[in-house]
Formats: sequence, structure tokens, C-alpha cells
Amino acid sequence: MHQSATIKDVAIKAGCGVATVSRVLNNTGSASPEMRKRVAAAVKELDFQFSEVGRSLQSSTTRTIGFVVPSIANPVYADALQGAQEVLNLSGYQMLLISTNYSPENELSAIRTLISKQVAGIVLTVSDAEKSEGLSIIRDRGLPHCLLYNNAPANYESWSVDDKAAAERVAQAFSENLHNQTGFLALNFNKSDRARQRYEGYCAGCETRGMKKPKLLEISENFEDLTLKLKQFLVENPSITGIFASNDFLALAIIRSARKLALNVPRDLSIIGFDGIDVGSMVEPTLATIVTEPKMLGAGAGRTVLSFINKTDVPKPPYAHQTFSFRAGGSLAHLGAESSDDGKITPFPSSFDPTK
Amino acid sequence: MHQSATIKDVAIKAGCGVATVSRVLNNTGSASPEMRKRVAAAVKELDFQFSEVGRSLQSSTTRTIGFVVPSIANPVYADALQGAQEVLNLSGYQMLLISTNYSPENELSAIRTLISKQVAGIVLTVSDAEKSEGLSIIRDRGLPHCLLYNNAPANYESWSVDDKAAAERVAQAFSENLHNQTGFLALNFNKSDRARQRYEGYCAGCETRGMKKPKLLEISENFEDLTLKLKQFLVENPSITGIFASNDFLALAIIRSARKLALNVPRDLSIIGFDGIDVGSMVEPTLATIVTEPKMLGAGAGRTVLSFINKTDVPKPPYAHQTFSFRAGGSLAHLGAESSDDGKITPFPSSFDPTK
DNA sequence: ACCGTAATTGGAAACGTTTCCAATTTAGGT
DNA sequence: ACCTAAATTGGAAACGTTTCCAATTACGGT
Repeated sequence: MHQSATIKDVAIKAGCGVATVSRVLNNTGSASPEMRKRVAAAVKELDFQFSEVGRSLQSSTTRTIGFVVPSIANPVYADALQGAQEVLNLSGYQMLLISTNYSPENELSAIRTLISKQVAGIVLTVSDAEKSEGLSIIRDRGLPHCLLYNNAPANYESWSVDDKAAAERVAQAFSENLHNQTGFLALNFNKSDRARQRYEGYCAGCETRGMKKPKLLEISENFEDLTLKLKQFLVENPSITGIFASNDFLALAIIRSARKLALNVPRDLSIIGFDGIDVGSMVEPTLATIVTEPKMLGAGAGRTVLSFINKTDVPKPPYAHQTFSFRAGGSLAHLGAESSDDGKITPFPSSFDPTK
Repeated sequence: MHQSATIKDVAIKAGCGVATVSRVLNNTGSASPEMRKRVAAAVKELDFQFSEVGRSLQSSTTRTIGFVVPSIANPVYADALQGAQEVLNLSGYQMLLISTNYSPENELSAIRTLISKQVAGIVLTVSDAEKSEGLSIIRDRGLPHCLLYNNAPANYESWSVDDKAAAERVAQAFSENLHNQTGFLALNFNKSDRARQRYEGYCAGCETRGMKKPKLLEISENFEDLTLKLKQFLVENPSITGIFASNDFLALAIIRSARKLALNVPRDLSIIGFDGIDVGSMVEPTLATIVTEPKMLGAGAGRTVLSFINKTDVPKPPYAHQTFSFRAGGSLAHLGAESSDDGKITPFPSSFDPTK
């Protein structure tokens, strides 16, 4: 349990000045072969490593990117982080991660913390990109940054699913299968602008296609009373034939609840989810859903921030309609005709590989 | 886009020395009300925030804990990280996160990076705790640390599932339901000591209960050829009635493959998983599995490191047999008798709440 | 008014780097 | 041998803090 050796210790052991050690180790400036050898020996003997803290103070920059996300446990963000992580690793950057637990109040303090830790850039998901105070602080400081899963206000970079367009696509899917009255299921709405965007887009899509305005089914944190809620919901709105769940977990949960109510999915009730998690295609019936690529988005946001830092070309996010795709599944029934699954699968546009 | 103000700027604007600003802002030492007011005004005007880098250099410690995990995308680790995150937040610590992408070679460099960034402690999952070089470096430096999801070598702290005991419990479940010849399904084995521990424990459990030695079904990264592999496996081992999958995703995937082979789960083939992910109880049939509490483990590991740092009492991890529980499910059939689901559910021992 | 004590304040050193600059050494060319 | 230019080296300042310590100021009691 020894204290870490400093460059001074190395200098003493190698019998030279600290400046020389620094030059040798960083390969900047010249040094005699003899000197290099002595320094190398000292480093080895002391198991010396630079202190990034000292370095950062001097260079006033850290090789660290800050990340602010609502939750790490949500696989959408977890996957995005993994994608970003892989990109950062290649450039020798590390990830300083803060989860706000979906509480907007934590955003600002998270951002302040990251700033005081002098991160070189920030990737963040905020609850409301239009009026986020933290976001404008970042902007004011001129800190390299990129939004993730927030539709970007003007002049902001963002890698995100186009929630509205995706929700419209869901409306299209219901419409093509002759559904008319559907519901929209969301975990408390106010938490994020994403659920709201999806609802908006979904309503717009339904209207465009001459469907009835979707009924909103909002539930709270725990799924416990979901079955009861669903029952009430269907009693109050008996004409509903399908439900758009704002994420795949909700979709699976609602399918379970339907099953408990002795409803057959999709015969009695069709379900479409959102996110495209893998298990969706492992269950029976398979889940019709919007497929997204969280890893790609996270990697893209990471690359964007790095490009700001290195002043290289900023990568272009995919076009809105390329940020998602619809995956058909057994949970969506065709009304009228009896074939409920036409097996049609829209492949995800694979033109993007943001890891390189 | 202005450079960050420093304590010096504040001192100038407030018309005092830097020492005074430091004292006022940290509430250490005395200061006149008048002075406090001036400093506060200057801070506000300049939007001043301390640079953690300067602070860390002076105090030679950061309020940052390093985390090394195989993958962020794996929900087990994601959940653990979320749990740890919540604990750290309460203590004002941040999380510096590195994912090794399951490659043991990355472990050492990750650890070195964290050390050079001067983290105050490290939580880590290594591929082989017994002979990890990085781990001994940490130990040598006397850096506060705690293992996560590694069974601890002597004198190491660790929060982990007792893989062996859990796997034995699976053997018990199969045995109680009169299965005799079963299989063990793993994603490439050599990746982690966890899969190996489970296999070992499972073999031991089967032997104890007089079952035949389980057959190993090992698959590679992508699940693509899983159905074919399963078919071959069952042809070669026709007496197999059940498969223990080393994680729930594999379990769901193998169920899907079985379905593709026109096998009924659980009638023709019983499946037990590992991890206890939520969706396991949303699918039909529900997945019999070992339930673990990744969030609790992550939080515990975080608390352990914090307690080392603060020199407070080190929290005790749960006893081995309390690190998991068995959850009955429809995917496990009782052979012989016809009732395939006795509805028995072993609740998770809830005595641990490491968040507080 | 005066003294002693307590409160308030600022200068300066230290933390571990990098880098400028000047000083010293080396080598090369006559 | 000597001069010049190039290579090598180390001292010191700077980055933004905290904290020790000494100096100054205020206050209370006589």
C-alpha cells in the first residue's frame, strides 16, 4: 500500500530533472538514448503512471466525456451507453456517467457536476430539450455536446429516434390492418417529452388515416394494477381493437394483463410496442413493434462530441425516417380477413455504422 | 462562450484574497457577513463553480468511483450499475465507467486508466478473480475496491450471486419434477468464470440427486444457428427432458427454437433460466428461473467501496443462499403426473435493502 | 483608554503536470 | 584547435485549489 510515485520521484531515481522525464515519457522534445534508458528503468521500478489530475490541471482538459441519462436500467439507454462506450474507447476517452432517475430536477445538478469535473464534452438526454436550463449552460460555456433521444431544437446536434414519425408509422400499421379505434398506453406522461411526442405523432397519424382519436391509458410507476386498469379501460371504450404501448415492456405487460382477462392477443386485442427489444421476437405471439437502434444512436452521439473536440467533421445523424423501422409481429391482427400475420418484415436500414 | 471563472477571478471581483473565497465557499474558517455577501455576489455574477480538477490535485482524491464491467448492454450489469449509481449519488460521488466488452485483455488497461484518473475506489467484475493482474495492482495500491459478480477469493470483498449454489438449486428443481437427463446451455464458456461456476454447480447438484450428468450445449455469439444446434443436440441425446440455460435470454431463445422445431414447452422440453429478468414472467409459458437482484448487488458493492473510503463499517453481503431464489414457472413440467404447474413460488428473501 | 483575546484576512506553499527558455554539452566543419 | 549550430538538459512558472501561518482588525472587560 504505497503512495503513487510522481514524476518527481522518477526524476530523482533517474537522476535528472522532471522536465526530462516528461519529455521522454511523452516523446516530445529530444533526449539521449542513455537518458531514455534511465527513465524507463525508473518508471518500471516505481511502477509509475502519470496522474491525469495533474495533467488535466495543466492542460485544462480531461479525456472524459460526461453522460446524463434518465436511467441505466432502461435497456434503451444501456444499449446507447454501450455503443458510445465503444466509440470513446477507441479514442482513449472515458465515460463519466450520471443517471437522473427520470427526475428533471437532477438534470441541472448533474450537468453542473460534470462541468466542475471539467469533462471535455457532454452527451445528454433531458426531459425537455426546449427549455432545459442545463442545456443552455452547456451552450453558454461552449462545451462540446450532443443530445441523445431528444428531438433537437434548432442549432443543436442530436441523435434520436423521430418519435412522431415512428408513432405515425404505428398508426399506419393499425390502419392497414383495418383498426379504427385504438388506445395509447404510456407510463406517466409528464416524465419525458418522448412519450408526449409519440402520443402527438400517433394522434396525427390516426387523424390522417381517418381513424378515431386514440384513447389515452396512463399508468403509474408500478405495473401492479395494470390488469385492473386495462379492464376498466376496455369497459369504458368497448370499441377498442388495438393498443399502442409506448415501449416494449409496457407492451409485454399489457399482453400479460390481457391474457389474465382471458383476452386473446391478437384476436381480441392487437398490440404494437416501441423500441424493438430482442425478446419481442422471442415471445409468442411475436411483438409487432417499432425497431430502433439504441447502440447506433449512442455511438453517433459519442462520435459527434468527439468530432467537436477534435474539430473534425461532425457526423450526420440518420434522416428522420431512417431512425426506426416497423417490425411486423403476431401481436397485430388483420381485422376482417382471417390471416392475421402476413409475415412482412421491414428491415432496418443498415447504411449506418457509427462505430467507424 | 467564456472560459470558466476561477477562484482568483472571484477574489478580484470581491476584492479579497483567494483564501477568503475558499473559506467562504467551503464554510471553513470564519468570515465577516459583509465579506460573505461580496463573495456571494461575485460568484453569482461570474457563475463560478469550483474546478474539481484543482481540488483533486490539492486533496489528492476525487469524488469518483471507477466501475469495470464486461458490458453495459447486459441488463444484469446495467441494473447493477443503476443500483450503484443511486447509492453513489446520495454520497455525492460520480461513476467513471469502463466496459471491457467481455475481453479480459481490456481489464488491465481499464484499471490502469482508472488509477491514473485517481478514482477514490473501484467496483469491478473481472473474468477470473483468482488470477487477475489488475486486481492485484489495486490491492497493492491500497485502493478501496469491491468485486461484483465474482465469487470472492479470500480477503476480498464481493457482492455476487452464488452461482454454484444457484445452479444446484436448478438441479433440485429438475429433480423434484422427476427429470433425469438434462442439458446445460451456455454462451461461449471461456468468457467468464460465471458460466463455468454454474456448470460446475449444476453437475454437482445433478450428481447429488442421482441424475445423469448434464450434456453441455455451447453456442457462439449469434443465436442464428441455435435452432439447428438444438435439433442436433436433441437427436444426439434423445433422453433429454429439460435444459438449464445459463441466462434468461438464452432461455427465451431456446424456447423459441423449440417452438420452431414444433416442440411444446414444457410438455416436450422443460426450460429453466437464470437471472430472473422481468419479461420472464410476462411471457407464456412463464419462465422458471433463478431470480437474482442485480440492483441490490450493485448498490451493495457501491456501499462497500464508500465505506472503505469513509472508514465506516463495511456492509455485509447476503449469505450465499440468499443471493438468489428459485421462481417456478410454466416452462418447467412435472414428469409423470399431469399437473405441470404447482404454482409454488419461492419469494426472494427481502431482508436486504442496501440502498439505505 | 488600554490590553488581551478572538475574529477576520491574505500571502504563500503545495499538489503533479507541461512547457518556455536559458544554459550546458555535443558534434561538425574548417 | 576553434567556432557555430544543434542537441540535450533542468529551472521555473503556470494551471486551480486548500490550508498553514502570520498579520491585521475588532471586541469585551477592566
